Amino acid sequence: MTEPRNRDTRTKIVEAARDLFWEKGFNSTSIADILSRTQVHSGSLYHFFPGKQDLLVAVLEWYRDGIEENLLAYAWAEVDDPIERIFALLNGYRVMLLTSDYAHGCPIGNLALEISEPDPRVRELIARNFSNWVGAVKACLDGASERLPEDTDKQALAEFVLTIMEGGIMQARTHRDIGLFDRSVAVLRTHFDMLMGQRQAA
Amino acid sequence: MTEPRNRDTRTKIVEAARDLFWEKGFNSTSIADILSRTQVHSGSLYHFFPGKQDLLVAVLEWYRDGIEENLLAYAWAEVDDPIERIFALLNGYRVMLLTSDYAHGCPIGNLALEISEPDPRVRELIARNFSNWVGAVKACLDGASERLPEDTDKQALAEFVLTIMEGGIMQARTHRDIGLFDRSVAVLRTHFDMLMGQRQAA
Amino acid sequence: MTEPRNRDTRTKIVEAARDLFWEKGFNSTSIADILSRTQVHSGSLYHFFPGKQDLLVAVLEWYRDGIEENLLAYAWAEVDDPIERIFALLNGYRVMLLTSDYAHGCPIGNLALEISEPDPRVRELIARNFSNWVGAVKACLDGASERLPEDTDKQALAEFVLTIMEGGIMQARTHRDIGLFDRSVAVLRTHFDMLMGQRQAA
Amino acid sequence: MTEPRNRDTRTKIVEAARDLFWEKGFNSTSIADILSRTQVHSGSLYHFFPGKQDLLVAVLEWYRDGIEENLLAYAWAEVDDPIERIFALLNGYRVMLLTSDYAHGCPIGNLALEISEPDPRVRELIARNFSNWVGAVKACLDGASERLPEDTDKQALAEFVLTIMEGGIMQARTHRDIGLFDRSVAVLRTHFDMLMGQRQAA
DNA sequence: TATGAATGAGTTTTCATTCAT
DNA sequence: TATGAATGAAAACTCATTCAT
Repeated sequence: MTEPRNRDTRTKIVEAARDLFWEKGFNSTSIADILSRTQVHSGSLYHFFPGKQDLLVAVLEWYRDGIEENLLAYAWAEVDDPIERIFALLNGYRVMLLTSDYAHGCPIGNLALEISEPDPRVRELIARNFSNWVGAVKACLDGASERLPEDTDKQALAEFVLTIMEGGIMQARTHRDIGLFDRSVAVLRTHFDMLMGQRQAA
Repeated sequence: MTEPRNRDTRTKIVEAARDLFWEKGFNSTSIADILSRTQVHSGSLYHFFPGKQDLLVAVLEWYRDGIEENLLAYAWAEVDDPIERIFALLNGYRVMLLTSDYAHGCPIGNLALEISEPDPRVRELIARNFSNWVGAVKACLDGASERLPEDTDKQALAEFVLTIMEGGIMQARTHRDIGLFDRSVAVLRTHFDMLMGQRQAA
Repeated sequence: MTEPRNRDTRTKIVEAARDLFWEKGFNSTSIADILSRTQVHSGSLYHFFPGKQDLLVAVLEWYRDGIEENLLAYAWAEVDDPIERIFALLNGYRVMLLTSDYAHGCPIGNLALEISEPDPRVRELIARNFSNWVGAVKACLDGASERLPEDTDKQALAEFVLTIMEGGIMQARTHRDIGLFDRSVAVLRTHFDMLMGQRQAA
Repeated sequence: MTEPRNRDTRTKIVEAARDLFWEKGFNSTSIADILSRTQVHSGSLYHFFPGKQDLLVAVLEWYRDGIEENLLAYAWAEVDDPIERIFALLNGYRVMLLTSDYAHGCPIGNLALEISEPDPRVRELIARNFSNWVGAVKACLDGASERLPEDTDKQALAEFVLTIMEGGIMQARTHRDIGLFDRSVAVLRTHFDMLMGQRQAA
């Protein structure tokens, strides 16, 4: 990633695009939306980004590069237990749903479903964002190894947690009812309890 | 639902819209796409549907009204065991992912995330489609009551299955790797095994 | 060519495009130019023509289909001698140069040089327009067979006449001096005189 | 012509502009095209040239100033007979058509027809380029005076040769058939033969 | 001179929708 | 109901040019 000299304009554009894609989706966000929010002229935007897709790429890179400081640091600020960190992470999305009145789901998940014929860069960046998220959860599971059955497929379990998050958000937003999210998380909690119970039983 | 006189044209339009929304998404499908696929003229389309949103409504009604014959009957043709029916249903989506080379996910889930400011009819129809799907799974769980712990929240568990399906599809499509779907389903299977093991143990 | 029902709008567009392409060239004519001259809305234009290239195609078809009534009938109204008809045709371009103050050259020739990467339809239509023009001249030469040497390559000679026309116009416009056109035509006249003199001599 | 200090950059720009105008035409060549081909920045280009027109002027000056070394020296390297030099010159364009697969015609002729409202400098420079070319041919004719009829208008005949060249190239490019060029040149050859035959007969 | 960001009018084209027959 | 022309706002993007450092 070359470091642009004038970070201001470029950054302003990426941040506006990030927010608008999140609020309205990629296709429903027009370049004009981004221009009017940033007070930047079209020529300037196209100076930095050859096309709308490239803006999407930049946004996805922003998420990829900032997962630690923008997401995990915040969610885990006051939680140390690795298993609880997983639920703290999920709780972050819960809070977002409630405070945004169900407007804000998972930004990556939205894009994943909206972009039906993604250019490879986009698909790979979405995949990478998912992998990093799963990787963070997997690290928690690794940190709780001794509480889980020895034959636990931790990678699969971490992916499972992302699955719950995405599926739970989708249902909660649709029903405008946090219960849909909460109940899926509750079942996940049960699942962890059962796994950890097995270990104890053994 | 009022029964239109000329079912042919109206039906042709709904089916084309349904397929295009599935393939390309709602926003990326233009009225012109639908017209050219159906060989219907714009005047005719707007005779039946006041606007694009109404077409979406009709498509969602089609899914809602046809869940039994278009989805469940097919998935459950050769499966009787209620728990296996749940996994047979999930397997239907698995097959769809593979045969469409990850182009076709869950049509309702796609729309759920794509429509950011849905008119109420749309949101409610998506919710209703989810509810019906969950209801079908819940009926399976009810049919397997005696194999599950007595205090199982079957509604929550059914919602959880939908969560797995949507989250699993999202990840599998993104990575273009069915493993992402399979592993989440496998963890769900483990979950059921543990639940049923508890019952046996009791 | 299918005959459109509403010839008015389509014809208005083609005629405006034809005139503008002639006055300003293809690239320098914007769709907006055509719209404002015709008082037609962009949607209507694109209803008839998928793109700007297709408008060019229509304009070239107009020239191709109308060579007889729009060009030859006019130039040959009062001339019967086949050799004189050739010079009458050339004189038509001479008059056009003078009355338009060198703004209007050969519309086909202009396009031939301007379109550097033509789509095949365009190139073939330009070629066809040239061929038809050459064919008309060749018919004159055929009508004057007995005055020309027997071994005259009449096709080549007809092409030569087009060559003179295009090259003469180019120079006259550049110098804004009809002398450049006249002198090339005069040499052509000499050439015909020599050819016909040979015949007489024989 | 003031001699710029940094010939490299200025020259690079002119050469790129010259080539691009030749390949794509003036209007179809964007400043961005020139910048990306030269790896020069817009500020630098506008340092040397106030605007795009001025670049065109510089290109036309390049042609004007280099006709001897870039065109004539090359075409006449191995030809001494003045009449043959004329046909050698024409043959140079023939080779260019063939080796470029009809992409490259006469650079001046293209510009002559493309620029519909030229600023006076441009028109005069194109005219001057034509005059110089004609002057070179006229010099050949002067050198062959004794083989031509005494009353031959050599200026007109030289202009005629340019006419043939431009008209022949236009047709050959349009038809993508060198025959169209060759046949016009062949007729010109006949013309010269007849002229020279007259002299001999006298 | 070089760099490259900024400008903003302009480009072609697409869109959902309306309307006349 | 069917046809398909008309509407006009809005889309993504390009352009030649200017300006600040």
